[in-house]
Amino acid sequence: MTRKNPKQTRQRLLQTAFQEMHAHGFQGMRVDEILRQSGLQKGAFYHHFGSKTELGYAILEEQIKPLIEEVWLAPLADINNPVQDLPRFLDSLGERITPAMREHGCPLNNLAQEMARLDDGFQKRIASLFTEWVTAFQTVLEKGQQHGYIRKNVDCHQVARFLVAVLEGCIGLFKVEHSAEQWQACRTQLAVYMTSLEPNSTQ
Amino acid sequence: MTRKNPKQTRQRLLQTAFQEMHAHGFQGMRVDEILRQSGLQKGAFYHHFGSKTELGYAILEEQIKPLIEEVWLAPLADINNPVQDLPRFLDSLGERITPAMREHGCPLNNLAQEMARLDDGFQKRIASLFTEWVTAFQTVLEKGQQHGYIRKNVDCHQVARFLVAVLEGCIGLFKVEHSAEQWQACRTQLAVYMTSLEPNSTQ
DNA sequence: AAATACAAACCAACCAGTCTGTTTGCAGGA
DNA sequence: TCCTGCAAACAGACTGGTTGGTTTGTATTT
Repeated sequence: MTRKNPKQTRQRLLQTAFQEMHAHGFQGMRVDEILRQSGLQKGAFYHHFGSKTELGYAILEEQIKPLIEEVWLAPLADINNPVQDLPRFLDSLGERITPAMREHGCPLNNLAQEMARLDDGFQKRIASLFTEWVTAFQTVLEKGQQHGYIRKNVDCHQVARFLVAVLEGCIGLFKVEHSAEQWQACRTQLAVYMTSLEPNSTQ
Repeated sequence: MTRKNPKQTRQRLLQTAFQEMHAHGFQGMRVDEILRQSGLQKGAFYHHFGSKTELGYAILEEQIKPLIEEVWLAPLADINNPVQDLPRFLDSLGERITPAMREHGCPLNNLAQEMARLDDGFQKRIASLFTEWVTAFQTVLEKGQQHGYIRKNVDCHQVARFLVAVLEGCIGLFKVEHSAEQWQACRTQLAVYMTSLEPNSTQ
């Protein structure tokens, strides 16, 4: 007999929904399809989530946010020399990336571009997540600056914002055209940019 | 008496649909809403377009493509020194930008991120448009290289790909957080990157 | 016993697309 | 120039499937 396990049920719904949203976008994601894939019924769904929109918020907070923290924030905290290690980190990321991410790109940016201007609840949560990400970059850059890897006159907050934009842009273009050439261009030119932040660079 | 004017009718449908798609995405765009706004009926719509998807293709080819050519490709062709003029062009673009673009970002990238992996017809048309854009950048960069504004060992095709990615990334982040700070960060750091391509730069 | 955690039938609104009929534009003949 | 036939250009009612959400009932847990 299958025992009732609310936490597991909720988690199953969340994970299935995350995959569906990642693939089809929030508007393209269908509640019925989530139920079909997870083998559950409407009763289970609307017991755990008030609406499709609230499910979206939950995906953002309980699936995407931990993912960002695991894939980006945690590794960033271990970096000493951003100029050298950031491009290198991109390489390792390109190798470790899951098929779903290769195929559908960054789930945060996808949701951001689709829903940020349509729903204020999404907007605030997304902006908050991006801020976390920018801050993580800023911290690494400032640490690198203190160690002399980066010029003193570099605005680390500005560079951090730029880096997040660049990464999302690169992932986005790679999603359109799955060519190694596209990823290589972004990886190499990002290294070029990072080098230009070094003290011995002419600025 | 309102005379029949098929070309004007089609154009009206296309323009209204473009605005709706820009605001709500392709999946969020409603045929009924387009008809309501344009004051037309189903008969008119399905006389001019075979389906919603074909309308999407038409928007891409007859609205977005000319827009890209007008806003990006044409001005790029007039640039002599990319290192100086590209950041400057971004400034003027930030001033001349329409409210709709401010609000909803780049219509090409929006459509790309939403539909490229869901529909092959979109995928091919979008990839083709991005290629045009990359090529335009590449041409400018190579011209600048011949005039000595850019180092000889710079891979212009790679830089062009990177620039398109960066721009889409910057526009995308600005769409999420409408702050002057965000746009300034992208504009300034792009100038930093461009400078690093100059001959006197240490690479 | 009471609250929680579901199953499953049900519903109303929505939405892309169809169908039928009507009006308009226009080419060609008298 | 005027009439006529016909195709193009619509209007508008209709449809069938979809979709988010509700409701009622039941099993499980505490």
